[in-house]
Amino acid sequence: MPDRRPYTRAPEGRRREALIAAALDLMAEGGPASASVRAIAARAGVTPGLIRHYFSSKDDLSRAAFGAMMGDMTEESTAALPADSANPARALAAIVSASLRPPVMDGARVRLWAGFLHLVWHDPEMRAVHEASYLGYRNRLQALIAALPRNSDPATARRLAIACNAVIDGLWLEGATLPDHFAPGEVERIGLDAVSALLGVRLPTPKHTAQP
Amino acid sequence: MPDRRPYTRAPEGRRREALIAAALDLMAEGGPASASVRAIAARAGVTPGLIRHYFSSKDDLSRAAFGAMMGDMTEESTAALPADSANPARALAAIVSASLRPPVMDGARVRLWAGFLHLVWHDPEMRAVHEASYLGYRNRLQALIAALPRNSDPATARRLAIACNAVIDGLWLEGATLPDHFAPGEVERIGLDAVSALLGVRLPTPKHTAQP
DNA sequence: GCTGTTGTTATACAGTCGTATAATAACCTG
DNA sequence: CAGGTTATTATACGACTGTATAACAACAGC
Repeated sequence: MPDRRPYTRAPEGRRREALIAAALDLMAEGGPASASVRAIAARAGVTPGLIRHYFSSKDDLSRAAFGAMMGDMTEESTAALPADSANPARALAAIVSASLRPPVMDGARVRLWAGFLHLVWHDPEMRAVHEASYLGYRNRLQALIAALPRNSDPATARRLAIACNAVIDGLWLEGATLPDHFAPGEVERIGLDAVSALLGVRLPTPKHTAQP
Repeated sequence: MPDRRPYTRAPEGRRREALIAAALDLMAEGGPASASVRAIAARAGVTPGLIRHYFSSKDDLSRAAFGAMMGDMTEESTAALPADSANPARALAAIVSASLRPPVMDGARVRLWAGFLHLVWHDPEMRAVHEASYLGYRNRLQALIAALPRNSDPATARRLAIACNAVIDGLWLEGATLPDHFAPGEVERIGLDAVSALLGVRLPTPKHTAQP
């Protein structure tokens, strides 16, 4: 039987990234059930067997994909941080704003995240990544809150950070899951106002980089 | 081949309920992947073929199960409402409190809910149930907020309801997903304080029915 | 240009999935 | 106690799942 499928070797860990991206794409579109080994390979433009050359099992690929997703999210939600970290109110506003706009606040993202929840629960490694990511975000909030003019002890800063984190998460969830029920920019506006009310500090309105 | 499995006919729609409960149990424990037709039937104590006697397809069963879960949640989060609806602050506090304690705030519940998210997105019927449930909860909050002493126009009441809903949802999510990171009762306390801060009204602390 | 390494394809396997259909027996009605 | 309904069991089917293993070919080093 002639005609074996032609191929070219991928450079570096490019193939790994492609496989991870394909897995995340499929999972975001159709849930965990859609991200079968064969579907992932097809989306990445390779044959199924190759997956097990880069990952010891499908769970291993899932772990890597989850880590990549969490990394993307923390990066995207803090990328717009202003250089001057001396102004905590501005930094807080930037984080809130970035967290409540695309690409972070996005329906496919939320569904992707939700699809991982069970795997995260059962897999200690993914669980550690999840906890670290949550605490990292919350601690960043807490540090900025503690740096605000109104002096607050660590215990209150912690409680306020939890509350701010919660309102951001909740708006992220609802704004992404039910986009038709909010006017454009409304979720972001409500988020900034809510955090302002929780902290008793008026957060400035951050300006976006390119909004046509 | 003798020995056919003995059985008794179930009364009413009891078998339907049992199948739905089995599906929810399995899904809460191991995610959507664990809730196969065969596993559901086994958990409900029947053989797989019976499922298609009560439901036209597995999707149909999933729809019914989702509806049941959402019904349970709205019921549980508003069951503790005090009879005197004349005191909106007390009613708000009761809703917040009930939403941030078991059985509503529970890890298995959140994972169950998350597991449905993809199905909800792709199935119009489930989507309608989801939206109705969300809006029902939010509108209940908005009505209570509008009834507070401080008179507020509908637009602000809407924004405040969205923010309160978000902080409750966020705390529900985090308290259930990462229970080890919160002291007992802490999430509930933070939720009451946060809603109080958002609304500018001091909510009373509801007393629970049996806390040893 | 030849050779060795290994990234990649191909094929096979046992298991599970949702669904369809037919046989059976539990219960209701008379 | 007999007869009819239908809830329930049993079995079969094709498609798909993750994994394992062997054959192959693209590229690097000499």
